[in-house]
Amino acid sequence: MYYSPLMPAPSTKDRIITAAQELFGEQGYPATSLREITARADVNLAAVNYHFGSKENLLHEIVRHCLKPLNEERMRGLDQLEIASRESGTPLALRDVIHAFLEPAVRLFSSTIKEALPCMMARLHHELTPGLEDLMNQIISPVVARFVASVQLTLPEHKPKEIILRGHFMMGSLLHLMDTSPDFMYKLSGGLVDLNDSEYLLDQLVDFCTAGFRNA
Amino acid sequence: MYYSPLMPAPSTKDRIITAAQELFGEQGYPATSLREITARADVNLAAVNYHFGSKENLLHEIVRHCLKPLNEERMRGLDQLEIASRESGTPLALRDVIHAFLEPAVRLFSSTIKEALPCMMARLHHELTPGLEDLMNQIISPVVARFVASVQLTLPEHKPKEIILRGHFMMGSLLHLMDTSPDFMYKLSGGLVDLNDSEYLLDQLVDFCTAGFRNA
DNA sequence: GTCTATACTCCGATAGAC
DNA sequence: GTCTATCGGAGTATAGAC
Repeated sequence: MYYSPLMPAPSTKDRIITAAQELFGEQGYPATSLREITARADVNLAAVNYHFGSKENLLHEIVRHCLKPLNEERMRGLDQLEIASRESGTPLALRDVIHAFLEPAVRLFSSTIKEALPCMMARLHHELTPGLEDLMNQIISPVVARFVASVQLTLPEHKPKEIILRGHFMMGSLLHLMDTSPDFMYKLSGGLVDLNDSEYLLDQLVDFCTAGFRNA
Repeated sequence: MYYSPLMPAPSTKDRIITAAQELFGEQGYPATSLREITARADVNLAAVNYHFGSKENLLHEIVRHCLKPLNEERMRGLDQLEIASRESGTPLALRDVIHAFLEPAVRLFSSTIKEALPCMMARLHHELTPGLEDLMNQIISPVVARFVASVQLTLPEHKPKEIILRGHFMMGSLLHLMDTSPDFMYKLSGGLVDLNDSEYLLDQLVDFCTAGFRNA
């Protein structure tokens, strides 16, 4: 790798973020030490506390940084669906709405950084310290509201309460999927289910959730 | 509390298990220190390593101890459903099968020890060290196999692969539900969804999953 | 067999020199 | 901004008391 004025060498802060992202994803947040992170990033131990204040604050910054583009893409997808529906005069399809919510996450899950980022995000939902809980709520709330509104358009007779709860079920399925190692699923299914086949997974998950939303 | 020959005072080992169960549920496994556990159990710090070998081994023992009765109850429920179906000549109903799998877990979730045990079990799925992964696989494999077989009876045209994957989705929804604090859901839903209403939750979850299984 | 006291290593965090 | 030194607390191991 060569660096230039156009492609500068990563700063200390960026190197820390990159290393932490990888290690949190591989081992989880609590099991990863600052000494591992700073060793991989080739920076001094104290640099983390200087740039981020604490280990937990480093995590928060990474979460914000990762979830923002994902949720923006979800928003764009839902916008486009509603625009296309209005222009063509065809009603919004429930399956498309659910696909627009799940597809960006599953694609991220199956990307080259699979080992790190998405697993980390899935685990975060289950390592919620009080501070993280507020952060997640703040990040996810607008997307959930936007998603629920779109689903409501396709299921006008459903109560908002039911749609929100089913959205929570859907999120659970997605997170559990992202947090399960292919090896574990291989053993559990006797070799039948391959978690690396993300196209199939997305298709099945969208089917499952669409049917689940419809029946209420 | 009075102790007698019939109701002996809890042993050191039992006091450790009780204290650890509570604390793991309240704070999660990694955030709980052995010093907290031994202080609450009023035993010496070294007693944990003497009786269990390590902190992780203590966790494994607790997991085994908690999941065994839950899974046995699931097995009994599925057995009874199949017996009743055979005796009455009515075909097995998919919704009943799913209910038999989910109900014991949701009931445990809503019991008095809600603050501790079920949250801990849900979190465990996302704090999988290699050793824990093997243990979980060993514990839930027979129940999954039993459940998949029952579902297959009600949906003979579905591929086993699809049933297993949908079972995984269902498990994700259940675990996410058990691991979400009522406060978090209250904020996220604008006060609409109350996670303390476990009867409603079970009903909705069973509906969601039944519809999801059927459509494949 | 049980339990205790204690020590060892590693962790996150911080103060202060440069 | 960066580095060294150091702190209190974590999990663990073990020698020895009962």
